[in-house]
Amino acid sequence: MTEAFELEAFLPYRLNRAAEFVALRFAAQYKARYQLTRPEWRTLAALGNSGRSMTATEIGAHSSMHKTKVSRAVFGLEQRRWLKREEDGRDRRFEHLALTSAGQQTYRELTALAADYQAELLSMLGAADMEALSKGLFAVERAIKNRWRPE
Amino acid sequence: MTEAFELEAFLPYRLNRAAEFVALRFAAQYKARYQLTRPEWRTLAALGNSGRSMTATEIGAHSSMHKTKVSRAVFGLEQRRWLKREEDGRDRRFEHLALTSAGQQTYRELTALAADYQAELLSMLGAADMEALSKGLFAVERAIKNRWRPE
DNA sequence: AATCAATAGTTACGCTTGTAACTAATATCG
DNA sequence: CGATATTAGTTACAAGCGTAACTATTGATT
Repeated sequence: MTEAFELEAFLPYRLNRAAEFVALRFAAQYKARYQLTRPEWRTLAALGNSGRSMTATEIGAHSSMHKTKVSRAVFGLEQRRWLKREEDGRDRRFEHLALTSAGQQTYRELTALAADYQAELLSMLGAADMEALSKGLFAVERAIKNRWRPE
Repeated sequence: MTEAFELEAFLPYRLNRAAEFVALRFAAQYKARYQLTRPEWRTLAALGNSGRSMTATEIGAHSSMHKTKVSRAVFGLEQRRWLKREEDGRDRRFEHLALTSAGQQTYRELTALAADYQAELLSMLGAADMEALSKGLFAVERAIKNRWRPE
């Protein structure tokens, strides 16, 4: 017996739609209030979260962004004086990127908003379903670790 | 006590990364083997799944795509002779879109690949985690129904 | 009937994106 | 040491995208 294909049950479609919806309201915040693009917000988050300086390649690996995205995001953050570059003395191909104090301040404000939003999502989905979603995502993340090949 | 913000635990980030990963291998198939874009594949799937003719607006609502995306996807599928248009006699603003037999054939081939891929994902994640993921996604879908406002 | 509003779908425009080519620096290996 | 390969990061280009403006048609209001 052949089941009819149901787009509504197809995991790539379901995951993509959920991701778009969940990203929407938070993206509105960092776009409207801080004029940040998504790659810029991710770069800020990666740097702020690590608490140290990172190279562009490290940022890309940590947040799974393509290097051209990282390059443009770094440029944007640098223009706003939220990030500064320092070249590596031993190997001048590397640039060590770090948040300025203004950048750290923005990071703290945005992570506070992010925490609020996470709480809002929790109450929107309910604790049990949020648990289930998180468990399922861990499984996907495990699969990514086993198979993911960047570019 | 203030928790440090963890990007790795932030739901929008986790969902987005999972969605990208899961979409990747299947997208490679319809792109390489059928030269389809993602909006084209989704349009094909919506029409094939419904088994009837639909208007562009219906396709957009069903697969949550913007009308310009649908318009371009319809044009692409029409060029490949996988879809034909028929104007509504009573209200000439409407176009009734339906797959040609060649389009239906492509749809059957692609849905067979999709079913294989879904099975592969199931074995990759394991039944229990797939269940959990699905449960969590249902919760998000419920939230979308309550809040989603297209454009 | 005439005007104005609403709807289906397309197109023009500017912005973002990824691919591939590029520069610059370092590593490797004969 | 010199040629080649590799790596970090940037840039040029073309394709994809959403917003907004547009055409065409129908509905609503007076």
